[in-house]
Amino acid sequence: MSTSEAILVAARDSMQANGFGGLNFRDLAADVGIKAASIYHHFPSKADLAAAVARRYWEDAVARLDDVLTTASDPAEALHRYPGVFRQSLERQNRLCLGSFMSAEYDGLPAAVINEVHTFAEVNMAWLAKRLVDAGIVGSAESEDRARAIFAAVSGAQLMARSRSDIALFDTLIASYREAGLLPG
Amino acid sequence: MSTSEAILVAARDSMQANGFGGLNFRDLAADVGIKAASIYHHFPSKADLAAAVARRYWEDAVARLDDVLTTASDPAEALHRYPGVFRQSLERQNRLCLGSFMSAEYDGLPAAVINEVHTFAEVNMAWLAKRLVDAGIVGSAESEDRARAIFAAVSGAQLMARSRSDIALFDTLIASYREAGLLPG
DNA sequence: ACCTGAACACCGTTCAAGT
DNA sequence: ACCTGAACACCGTTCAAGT
Repeated sequence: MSTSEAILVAARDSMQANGFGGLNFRDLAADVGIKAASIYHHFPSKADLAAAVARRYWEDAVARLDDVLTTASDPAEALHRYPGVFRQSLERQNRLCLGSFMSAEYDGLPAAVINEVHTFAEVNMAWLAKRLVDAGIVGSAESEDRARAIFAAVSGAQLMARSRSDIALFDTLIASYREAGLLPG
Repeated sequence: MSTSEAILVAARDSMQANGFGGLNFRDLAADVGIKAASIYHHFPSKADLAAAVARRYWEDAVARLDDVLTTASDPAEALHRYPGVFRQSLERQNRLCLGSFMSAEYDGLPAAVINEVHTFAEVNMAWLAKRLVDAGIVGSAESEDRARAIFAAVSGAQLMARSRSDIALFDTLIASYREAGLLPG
């Protein structure tokens, strides 16, 4: 793995735990095995690094959601597995979705970073909307609204589970969403 | 207003916009009209100040929810007005719920602060559970699960609306929760 | 009791200097 | 091309000194 790749991965992990503000160049450099000043040879600023991390994050999300779709037997099963993507972040040392952390940090974020965060949300909602229609859960007229609602609610469930360091709470919340009718049974 | 009070208010406003990590003692002091070192006369550390802010935050939430209950004509109307409490944060310069920001910042927060954040969540969920039972939406056996789900989902809606600086999106999300059956019509 | 300037070790960032 | 030490202005925090 190249040094640039190693920086991207280590920065993503740190930002899912500590946010953009909490990302520390000296610690990040130590993780990668270089000095803080050397990071600037690969990324011109913290803002550029964060934007690159956020872009890679939604690119990976696209691949991950593609994988869920192709390995599921039908759209309903793909939908059912959607919350599992958020669960996996919690499984990795209780990390938060990068999009959620950066949404919280909205005020202090460079515009380029916010753009990538928006793309991440759009990628998720477009995938959900298609699955909702294909599975016959809602008509195409309502699919966007419902997709948005599911994305926001699952993000909220992950945030709450993180605050208690309790993956079982995440599962309980998803089950409640299903019982209440927000997610298909 | 005493200097301690002014510090608490200014610190809360900053933390709802920038988080615990983003709270800056020199700027905070300037807001209040003193120097950074003087803050330590009122609060022994940043952790203590944050814990005091978080405690005050849930105490205010109790008062706010009490007010919603007593001014509502019945439990169903009180429930219907619940998302409005989160909406008001967005109305104040797109600020996030302090509990949500601190949930994101979980890894870097002092334990005393996390305790107050948990109390904030419990206060909200207990209020919701009682209103859900009183309004006859769910039985007391399911009221806790549903209250948790509503709290998490409304938090997620606020987070997403903040990331777009779009209060209308918050309203759309709440409407979708109602249509889907998570929130009573 | 309340406030302050100066100092500390730490941050992101720059830059001249190295290989 | 890639890395580094030293420096900069900034952070939370301390403390001796002021009123």
